[in-house]
Amino acid sequence: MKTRSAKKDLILQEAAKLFREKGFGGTSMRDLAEKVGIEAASMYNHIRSKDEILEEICFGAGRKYDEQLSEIERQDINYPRKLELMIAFHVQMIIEDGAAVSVLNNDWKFLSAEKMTEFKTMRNAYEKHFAALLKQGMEQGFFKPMNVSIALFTILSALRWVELWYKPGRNVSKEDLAKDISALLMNGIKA
Amino acid sequence: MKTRSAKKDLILQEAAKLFREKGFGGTSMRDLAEKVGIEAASMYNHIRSKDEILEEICFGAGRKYDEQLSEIERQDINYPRKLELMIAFHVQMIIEDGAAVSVLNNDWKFLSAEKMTEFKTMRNAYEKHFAALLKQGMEQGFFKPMNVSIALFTILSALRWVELWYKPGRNVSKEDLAKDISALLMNGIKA
DNA sequence: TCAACTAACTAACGTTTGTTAGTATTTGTA
DNA sequence: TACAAATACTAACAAACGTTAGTTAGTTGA
Repeated sequence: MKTRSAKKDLILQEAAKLFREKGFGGTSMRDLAEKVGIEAASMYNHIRSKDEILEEICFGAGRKYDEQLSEIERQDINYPRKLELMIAFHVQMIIEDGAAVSVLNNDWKFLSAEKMTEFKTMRNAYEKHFAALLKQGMEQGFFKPMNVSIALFTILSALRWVELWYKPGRNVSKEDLAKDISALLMNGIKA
Repeated sequence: MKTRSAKKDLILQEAAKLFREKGFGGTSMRDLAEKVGIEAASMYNHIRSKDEILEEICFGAGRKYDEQLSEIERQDINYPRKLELMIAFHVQMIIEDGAAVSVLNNDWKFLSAEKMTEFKTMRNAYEKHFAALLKQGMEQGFFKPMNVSIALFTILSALRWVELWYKPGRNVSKEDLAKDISALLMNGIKA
């Protein structure tokens, strides 16, 4: 299996942008082809189907999250630091590849039945690992004891809206953004 | 203007459920008609268009948020308490009318150009009022001084994923859910 | 009792959809 | 330079889309 062609990468990239903007169902192959600069039919020299585009975007981005979580799990640092790194990574993903993250978050439900099962398995595994990180942090006294699921989803969802909110050109650097979100989640808002 | 017919309410309710499940573009009028129990064409005796359905769901739910925020602004209680009430209200909305909340959050981008402008205006006003609540809480020393926008969106987004995650029948009551989310956002996770 | 209204139906419309077939053109290599 | 492969094109497909037209049965009010 050779390296993926540049044209296919372009198709996936433009597709992610359009899916974010208009949704998977709201984006036609002709819309997409126009952005890519070729005819709709010509895209089928590079991709198998519209479904395949969605799959590659979802699983491509998903894999990046998995890899980073594994990497951080492996490191010999304390749990608050691990959580900070994960938060910073989520922010970075959104800033560097926000369109793909948006598709991952919003359009996975249009995956075919079997791919959707596969996707959910991947996502469940990710959440389980992330939850374990919180749980161990609690057990070692770094975090307050609380419902792990609620803590997990409160954190993940707080990170999610960065994608809806962040616009390049706002007067907030990604470092400040990650720092303030970390601060609020770690220390709360109460003075 | 008389009261809205029961059939129209049924259409809106079933539409919200389908839009949540398959998206606005992914839901056909024939899908919807089947859930309602009549033919697609018959629905046009009750609604003007598919777009109108989306509008009524988005603005209907939006109005509820506006009203509750105004109500809480009016009350003579301190800012941490106001924030707690808003958090509890968001949780309640999701539990009581999760489908409409999902449409409000995810499908507003399929509104017609003019309705979308109107929607954004409504949403901006809501966010501005909510932000003012946080800002005043900071100025009075109840909350830590921090970037108000980031605090606002961290909180709103943390609440948003409740809709994606909450399933009736999980062993978490809506009171516990609101309490734990409040606790994490107000006091942080760090021990 | 009859006219008006409501709400359902069937049939069909013009578009748009994802995709395929068949063909031309460009590109890389011997 | 010539052959082969990759990649583009045009044309068309069947299916699904939102919506309209025309009609029919049942209900309501005068």
